[in-house]
Amino acid sequence: MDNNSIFIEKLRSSGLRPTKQRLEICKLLFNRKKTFHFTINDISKMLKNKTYKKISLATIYNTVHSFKKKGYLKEISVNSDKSYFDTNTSSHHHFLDVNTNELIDLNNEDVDNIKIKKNLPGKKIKSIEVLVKIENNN
Amino acid sequence: MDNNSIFIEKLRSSGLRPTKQRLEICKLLFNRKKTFHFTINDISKMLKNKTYKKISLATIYNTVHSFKKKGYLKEISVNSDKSYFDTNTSSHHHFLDVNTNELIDLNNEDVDNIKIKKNLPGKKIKSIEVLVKIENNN
DNA sequence: ATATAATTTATAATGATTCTAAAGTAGTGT
DNA sequence: ACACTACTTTAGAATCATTATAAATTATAT
Ligand SMILES: [Mn+2]
Ligand SMILES: [Mn+2]
Ligand SMILES: [Zn+2]
Ligand SMILES: [Zn+2]
Repeated sequence: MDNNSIFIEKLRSSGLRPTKQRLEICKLLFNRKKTFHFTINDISKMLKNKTYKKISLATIYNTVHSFKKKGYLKEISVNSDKSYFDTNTSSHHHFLDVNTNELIDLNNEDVDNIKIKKNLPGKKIKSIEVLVKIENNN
Repeated sequence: MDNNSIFIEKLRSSGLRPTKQRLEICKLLFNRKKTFHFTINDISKMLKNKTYKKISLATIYNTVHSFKKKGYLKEISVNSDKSYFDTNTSSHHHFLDVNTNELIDLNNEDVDNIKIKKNLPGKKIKSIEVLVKIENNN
């Protein structure tokens, strides 16, 4: 139930000091059975409830960005007004429910492997992201 | 060379009055051999040069949004700070050059047809968008 | 314990987008 | 041509997510 020392080690090994704030955010993001998708606003609200001492919004932004840089989070492309992040850092695709604005993982076996038959000189492929927009029937 | 009357008819038939501003924007967007991708800021700058009388930024936003609603433009998902629009309204996918922030069309023959093997009850697929991020070699 | 660099924080700044409400214009009918 | 009305444009304000700033705090090494 208490992965605290694991998080401390994880942070240290990334060159990040294990501060109270980062540990709180680690627990919120990574202490779960399933990965999930979130916006900064989402976790800001969650942290307001969970933690007895307020974590500043700037720190949440800073932390999420460092976690992304270290590869512990991915940012998902959904052309929205806000950024979406994903604790599932494996290569995978998404449904976007346009009625609820919810992101849902597509496992790799749910999508055919994608071959791109065009390539541009001097450029290489960095990532391939599929976004399947879904909506309510009728 | 002068598609003005065509644009006037196109606008009228969509229930949009053919104003000077909308016609200028039509000419800029649709009077070309190839389709293209743009941000509001892009065409705002272009219009500053092209037109002798300034078109207000609010009008550019209004017009681009009505054109999108009428189906003359598509909005592309690139998780960015700005929205990208596309005068190519056919179903197609994109390269995103992360070094230049440029969007490049992938023709449908450049990407295998994508089958989604998962479906959610009560939901139907609205669109499938593939974004291939590319970057400079080395 | 001290020194140093990293981190957090409140707050301001930025930038894209949307809103507002007043002024201007296009289409319609006279 | 004139007047009426609804639509459109416009400048500027407001909003909202995000980033920057710079001072206070904290973690770590010595
Ligand atoms: Mn949008
Ligand atoms: Mn981003
Ligand atoms: Zn995911
Ligand atoms: Zn395109």
